[in-house]
Amino acid sequence: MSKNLRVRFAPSPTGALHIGGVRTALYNYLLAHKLGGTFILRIEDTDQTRFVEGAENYILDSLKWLGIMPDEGIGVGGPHAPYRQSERKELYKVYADELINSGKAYYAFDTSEELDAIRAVYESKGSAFQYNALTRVKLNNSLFMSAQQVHEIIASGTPYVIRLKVPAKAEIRFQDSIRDWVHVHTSSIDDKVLMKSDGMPTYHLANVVDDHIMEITHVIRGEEWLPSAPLHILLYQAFGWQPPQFAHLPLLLKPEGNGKLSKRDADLGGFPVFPLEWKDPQTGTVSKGFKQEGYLPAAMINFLAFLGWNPGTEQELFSLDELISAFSLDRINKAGAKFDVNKAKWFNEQYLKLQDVASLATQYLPDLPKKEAESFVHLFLDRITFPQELGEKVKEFTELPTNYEEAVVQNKWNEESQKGLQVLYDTLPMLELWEADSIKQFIQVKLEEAGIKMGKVMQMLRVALSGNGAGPDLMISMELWGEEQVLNRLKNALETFSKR
RNA sequence: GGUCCGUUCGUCUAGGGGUUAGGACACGUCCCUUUCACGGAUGAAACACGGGUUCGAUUCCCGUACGGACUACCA
Repeated sequence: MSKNLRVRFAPSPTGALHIGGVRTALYNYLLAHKLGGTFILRIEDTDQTRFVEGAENYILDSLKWLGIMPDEGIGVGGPHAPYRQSERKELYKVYADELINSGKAYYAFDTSEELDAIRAVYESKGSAFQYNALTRVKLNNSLFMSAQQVHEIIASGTPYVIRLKVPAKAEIRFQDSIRDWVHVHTSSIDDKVLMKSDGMPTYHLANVVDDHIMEITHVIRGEEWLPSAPLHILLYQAFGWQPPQFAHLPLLLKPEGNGKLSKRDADLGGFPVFPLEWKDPQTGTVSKGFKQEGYLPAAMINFLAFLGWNPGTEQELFSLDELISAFSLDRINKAGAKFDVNKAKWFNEQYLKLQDVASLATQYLPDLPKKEAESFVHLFLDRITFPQELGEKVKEFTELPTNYEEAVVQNKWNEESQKGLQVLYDTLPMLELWEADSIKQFIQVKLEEAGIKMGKVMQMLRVALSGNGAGPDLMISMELWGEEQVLNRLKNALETFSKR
């Protein structure tokens, strides 16, 4: 632990940042902050065909919203700039050449079409083609050409790729922080392309080179990278570098059935998979964001942290700082976690209740007088999941009831309740102090004087005033409606019901 | 197909050779509340299967089943 811990989050700017990627970023952030390390953001944009305008900013905005900004890299700069792989293009070429010169890699001239054709043949025979020690001897590459020949082909402008010469018989092993020892035989690893014919490196090369140059000590990434980890180890070995510590995170799975969580599942389940709203610049399709749905950043962080990790105690609510001190790689699970919206909502409700009433009031009920707005927040905070429901609730509350909950009317509308409501309508104007407690007292007294049991009337009063059989505290509601409004509503209800 | 990874309540998970297998979400019931929600209490609910090892296995090992990831000049 003498070396300073350095971790990175390295997304591709191919679209909106998926929630699984957000969790990966979070775990990297947590570990870095826990151990006084550095959290780096690097953009892996080596596939020019998949580049999407705005994706990089989206990633940055998302991390910013969640409060897990990098210490170094995109958006902040640092000693290893640039942090965008497309801007480091020349660098990878140098390292690829190094492998060529040391005989660890070779030029290959097979075209994509040729390889596709070979794959098709293998597939028709029920097997899969591998570009490896067995097949490379028969393919169009530099392995059995003279230096002169190779030079001529390349000089003539023939497109080429550079492939890693994977040893035929070796066992690759590494100790993953989450999965312990993983071993793979090199016979199952392809001679992967390191440099593409467009001069860009593939993920594998760029990733290994950058992680080494940027002195990354821990690679925390999704499980989808586990199968290529042995290849990466091979690359570190080929360069004579010390590999970082790997930690392959369990996948985030769809809520129903099995499989990786996808945008489609989210649409089906009616919840987002992206932190922020995303408009695809190509198709114009707009995808929902957790932020716009009303999820609080702290709730998202807490929820996400618990998808695949737990503190080992029974505490569930953790602030970001608490997560930092509780976090450790060895408490991460191996198995994938299904995404459960209900749990996400629950976390949001917990954090919503912790929010400052005054700021909720100004933010979500900006058109109301401060004091009134705050009263509404108090009234509804326990009954909502997302803050923007506040506006809907208030609107519903303020509007006159258009219909009355039938079941309640059926049951409770009778001579006694009718008389009760009439008494209240007649006497309420005499109440001096229009305030919840005195309203309650007053109603008690007046009904008692009239010989009517409160229980017979209250439910009906609620329906008369709000239209609904259930809702927030009726006395406080009456206070908020105000005397005139209450009387008006009572009058309307009495008229409507007496026609029955 | 091949390689790799995984499997405790419906879901997220704790635990780990001898436990009444614990918690949370969701669900049911009750209490609180003259309603509902919140809150509290409580209930139902799980060690994939088969072999081994062992006095004893859910826990360790091996198989099987099931699931997943990967298998591109994508990341």
